[in-house]
Amino acid sequence: MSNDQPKNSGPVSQEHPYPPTMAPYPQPYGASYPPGYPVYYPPPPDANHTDTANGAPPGPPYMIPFAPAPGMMYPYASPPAGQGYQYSQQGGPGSANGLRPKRKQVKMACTNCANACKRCDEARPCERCIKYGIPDTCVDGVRKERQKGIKRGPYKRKGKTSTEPSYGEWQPNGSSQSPPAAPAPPPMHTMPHFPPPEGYYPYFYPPPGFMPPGHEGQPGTEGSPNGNGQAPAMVPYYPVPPPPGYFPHYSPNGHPVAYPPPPNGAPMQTMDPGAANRSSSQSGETDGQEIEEIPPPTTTKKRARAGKNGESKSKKVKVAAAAAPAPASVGPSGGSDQVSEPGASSSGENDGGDV
DNA sequence: GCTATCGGACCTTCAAGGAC
DNA sequence: TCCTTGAAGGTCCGATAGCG
Repeated sequence: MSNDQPKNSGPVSQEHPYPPTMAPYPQPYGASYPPGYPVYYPPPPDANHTDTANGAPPGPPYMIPFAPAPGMMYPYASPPAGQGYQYSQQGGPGSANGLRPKRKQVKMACTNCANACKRCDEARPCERCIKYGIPDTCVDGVRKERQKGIKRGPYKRKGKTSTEPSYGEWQPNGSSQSPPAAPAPPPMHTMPHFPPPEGYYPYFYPPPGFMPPGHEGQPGTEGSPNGNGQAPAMVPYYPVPPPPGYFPHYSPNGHPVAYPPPPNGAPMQTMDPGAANRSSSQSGETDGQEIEEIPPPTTTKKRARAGKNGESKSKKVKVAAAAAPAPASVGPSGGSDQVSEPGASSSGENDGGDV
């Protein structure tokens, strides 16, 4: 909880002007940054991101030499140290086209964290156990051995032809004047490790050739964004839902367009999933740049909660915890009831029933 | 407001199956 | 033998309830 990564998931507020105010597309393509390269900014002075009223980055930005998908922004602010996010290569509900940040896990959570379903870390005792004063019970669980001999059906081998979008072929305006294409990025799982300095904020510029919408949401006018005279694909600056504490900004037509706060303190518009959808569809499918639809608030998600004693917990059985019951029996009596101890909670009563 | 609880999405690991 | 697939088993996000 409190020792989880800082919660900045509150409602987007205007009092958090970070990332710093800056032009979304400060220079013509190729002038000062390579296409599709993220620029990382140092973190704001405080965790609440409230101290950058002047909009000045706290430190010099730097660039990372890899090529994300055009227009892609690193969606999370300041991942916890050593717990950074990568982009998920696998889809799934809520992750569109691999743009969702990939959760980073420790190889083995301690038994306390595992039972509390909380983030652990590599250190022993882990940070959470230290916080709760039970470092002595912070031990690795025993990983269950995978079953062998399970027969599996015939595999449906996927086609060898790569279906990944080729960024190198991306031609924003279809003209020969197209900027040099960014090198095609390696597959996500082979993406070179590029940890920015801890807490740095990545900032992705829109893809080369992208034209920010002009007035009334119409395409910009500088240059000819689309050689065939068609309106350019309105690739929003925000292909992914803005991370908590970040600021989506919208053009008059509701498209998310840039970071800088609305002028004159104009009210921040709320996220409009439909807008993203419309943006995507009207642009005629921007070739692998589908806009992730912002999921509706999952307020309807209800859980049948167990009683205080958790007697109806149907949660997965913590067999690993059962294999290491020792710390459980020692811990809670120490007065540390804050941590759901193995044996005191779900796992305990499940121990017998499972096997 | 803070913290514990826990459902379920997400992630890692690795055995089985298939290609070469 | 190596690569790919797919699922088991694990982590932990985030919603929610309870408590002070």
